[in-house]
Amino acid sequence: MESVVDGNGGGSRLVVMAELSRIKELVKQLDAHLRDCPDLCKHLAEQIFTVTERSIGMIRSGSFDGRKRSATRSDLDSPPHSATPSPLSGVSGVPFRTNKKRKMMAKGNHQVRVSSAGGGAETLDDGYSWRKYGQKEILGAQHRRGYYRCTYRKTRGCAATKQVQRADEDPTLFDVTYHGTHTCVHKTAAAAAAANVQPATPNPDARSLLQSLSSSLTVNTEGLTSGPQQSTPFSFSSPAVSSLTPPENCFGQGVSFSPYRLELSPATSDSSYYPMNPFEAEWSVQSELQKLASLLVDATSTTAVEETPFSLDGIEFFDFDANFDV
DNA sequence: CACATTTGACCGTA
DNA sequence: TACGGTCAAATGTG
Repeated sequence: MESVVDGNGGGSRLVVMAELSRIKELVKQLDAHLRDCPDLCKHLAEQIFTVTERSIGMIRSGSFDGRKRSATRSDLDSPPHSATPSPLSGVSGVPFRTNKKRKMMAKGNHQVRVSSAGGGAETLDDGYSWRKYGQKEILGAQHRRGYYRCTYRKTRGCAATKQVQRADEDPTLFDVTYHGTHTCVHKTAAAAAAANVQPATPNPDARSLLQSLSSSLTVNTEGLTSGPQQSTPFSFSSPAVSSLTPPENCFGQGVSFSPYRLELSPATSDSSYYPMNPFEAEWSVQSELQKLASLLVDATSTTAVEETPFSLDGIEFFDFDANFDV
């Protein structure tokens, strides 16, 4: 399955730790400059994004903790149905197995299993606007796979796509594979910035986010040093960040947020099922950092404080496609 | 009219 | 060459 096999787990661990330390350092810098230099903050936030992606790429490559994170049969044969508490719909961070033969997951694409009570996959809302461009019968699968791309592909050049396929074993579940990054989101923010809105005012909430992240990183960097662990080799104490309600709508019009609920903290959902597998750990890291970075980028480039508080749940929590070669 | 979906054809890859 | 992914014309919807 995963083609990347690496006998260099220890070295990679060090590299990941170094990367995380760098993220932490960047966060500190960002915090320090938050008040007086929005441009620098934006730049730093982007750096955090980049470094985060790199780190995640290393983890994803399987070299990080020596465990092969193979989404093997066991992951699929007993999908965590019980771990989808949301009455509307739910997202499980547990990877599913597709009957992919080709390059699936080759570049850090991300899969989630979504449960949808009632509605069809087409009605699921993950916070983005998708346009269907095809569907296919898939060999060995009972249901057709739908192909979607971002609505803003043309207008904003957003390359994000996803594939949605109803699970064989449970028609209320959908396996969703995301490819690529939603560039439309940040372009919107950038556009807002370019549209000359006032210079950013200090944002106490962003500040507390930074501090939360910084402390989380401290904890987890320490966790990394203690070698391959059975449990949580790499987990965030999510409450710090995920419980925060961002002060403003970071995304421009055209992006709606969503009934999806990402189960960031496995411990609160079904920890007996998956104590903490590398996938979930990595998603925690990624989603937390990406949320933060998104907030920061926008907080430093927009200022109009909207009343609409948006839900963190809708922010991209899946992998980016890019730059996993380290 | 603008935009979304459907659907068969086409194409690249393994 | 089969399969999975994408294209694009036809069709649907508001």
